[in-house]
Amino acid sequence: MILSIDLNSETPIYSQICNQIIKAIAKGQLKEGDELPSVRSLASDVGVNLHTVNKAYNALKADGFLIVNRRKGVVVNNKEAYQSTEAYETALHSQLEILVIESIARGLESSKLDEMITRIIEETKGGLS
Amino acid sequence: MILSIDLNSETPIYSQICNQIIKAIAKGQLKEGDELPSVRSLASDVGVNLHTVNKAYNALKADGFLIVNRRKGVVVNNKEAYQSTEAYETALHSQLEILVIESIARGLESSKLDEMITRIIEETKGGLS
Amino acid sequence: MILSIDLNSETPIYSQICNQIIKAIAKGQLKEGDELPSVRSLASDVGVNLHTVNKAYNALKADGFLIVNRRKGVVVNNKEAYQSTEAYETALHSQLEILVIESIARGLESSKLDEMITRIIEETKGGLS
Amino acid sequence: MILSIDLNSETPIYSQICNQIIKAIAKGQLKEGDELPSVRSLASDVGVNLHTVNKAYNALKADGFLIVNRRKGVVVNNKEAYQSTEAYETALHSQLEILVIESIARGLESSKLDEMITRIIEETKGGLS
DNA sequence: GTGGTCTAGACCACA
DNA sequence: GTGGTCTAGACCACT
Repeated sequence: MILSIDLNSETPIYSQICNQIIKAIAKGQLKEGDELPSVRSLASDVGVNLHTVNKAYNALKADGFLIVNRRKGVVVNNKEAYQSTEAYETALHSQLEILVIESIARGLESSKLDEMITRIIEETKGGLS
Repeated sequence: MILSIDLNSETPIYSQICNQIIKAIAKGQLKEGDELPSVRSLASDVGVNLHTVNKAYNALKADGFLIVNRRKGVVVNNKEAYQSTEAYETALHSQLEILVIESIARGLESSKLDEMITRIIEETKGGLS
Repeated sequence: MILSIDLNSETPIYSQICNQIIKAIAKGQLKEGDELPSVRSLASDVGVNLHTVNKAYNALKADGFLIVNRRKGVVVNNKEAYQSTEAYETALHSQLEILVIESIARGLESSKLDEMITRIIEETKGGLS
Repeated sequence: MILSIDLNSETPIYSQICNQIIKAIAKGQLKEGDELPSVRSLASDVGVNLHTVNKAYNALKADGFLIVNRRKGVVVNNKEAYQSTEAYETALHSQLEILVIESIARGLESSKLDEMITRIIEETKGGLS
């Protein structure tokens, strides 16, 4: 479980941790029941405070991605728990809207946008990156 | 120039203002040389602080969307000024990546994602909304 | 907004804060759009750290009871946001089950249990306490 | 004596063990003088640590449900030992209060609450589950 | 002023 | 050892 964190990014560290764990789940590198490193060990690995890792884990628990197993510690939840819901899709839509509309305003060809997304999907599902 | 601001959104007000102005540009409702309302009038129209509108205008100037015209005040810049650049596309890519990867992790069919984006493009270019 | 907190209780302080705010909502003392004290002022009023209050507010936000308004600070959300859901009712059921079953084991008459609940409802809805 | 433990629950394992033993007593499956499995055998049956079972048994002894018999080991106590007391009812009341008040705040009809409790009582006393 | 984030150090319940 | 809670002090973005 190696995470690359950019301490100078505008994106909060805890969000970066969330995103990378979600990425690992999307790629299938983390599957149901897989154990995650303890908050303490991940915090020392990444070089941040344990509370920052804790916040990330809590956010992922709230989203259904993770769950605390009393024996194994923090583990990946079953898929049903974080399956796409209508509420999620609404939120996704409004976030996509902002990005897509700006790309249109800046004259980006929609083919290039499609290509971008296709590549992201391939790199994730294909496990190329 | 009617802007709808959601004070309950987690998106900062100044960002919401930016996004809506960019949306108007994307839709062709605002074109090169078009004047924007003064900071004061827009602030009172929308019901927010002067500083907030100011911050939005400054961000849009930094992005090349707006420019100060000595006579007309703040106007929409020429298209070349905010044309898609490599730096922009890199930033767009990394933001899209986060959204797309989470959608994959949550098991959203990529067809649904495509459909979502296509609809956003249509609604923006077609001016249906 | 006066909260009575028992620092020696087993119930975490942040939970006590949550419960009392929920109680105020149930009693109608707090209604949609009503502003809550800032984390800092409530923390100093109650005599706890501001992070403890923050955690309570965050939990209530996650549950839909509260929402951050960029002008008014933390306010009570609209009722729809925290309306009873199936997931909530399932959780409520399993918590009730534990309490009720123990009361049966201890030979408490079910009439006494009913009476207890009826009184709680009256005291809450009637605003007697 | 079959106990089902959910390691993913937020309820501590030892509490889950307590609750299930209390449930068995409530249902009449365990009566005064009935022997409970030894700490060792129960621990290996359920697949948890000795200390965990020990903690559960100790908690139940403190509550009067169990008692150590020199010959038979841990047995169910006589009913009087764990009969409902005023202290218990006060504790029960405050726990019920939290649940009931939240259900009111979330707009759950009190009829539904009654129904829920009635069903729990029937399932326990009727021995249907 | 607000809430959001991060760090640091501490104690406790649980297993 | 784990995660959960609390405290304390700091900086930042937003309004």
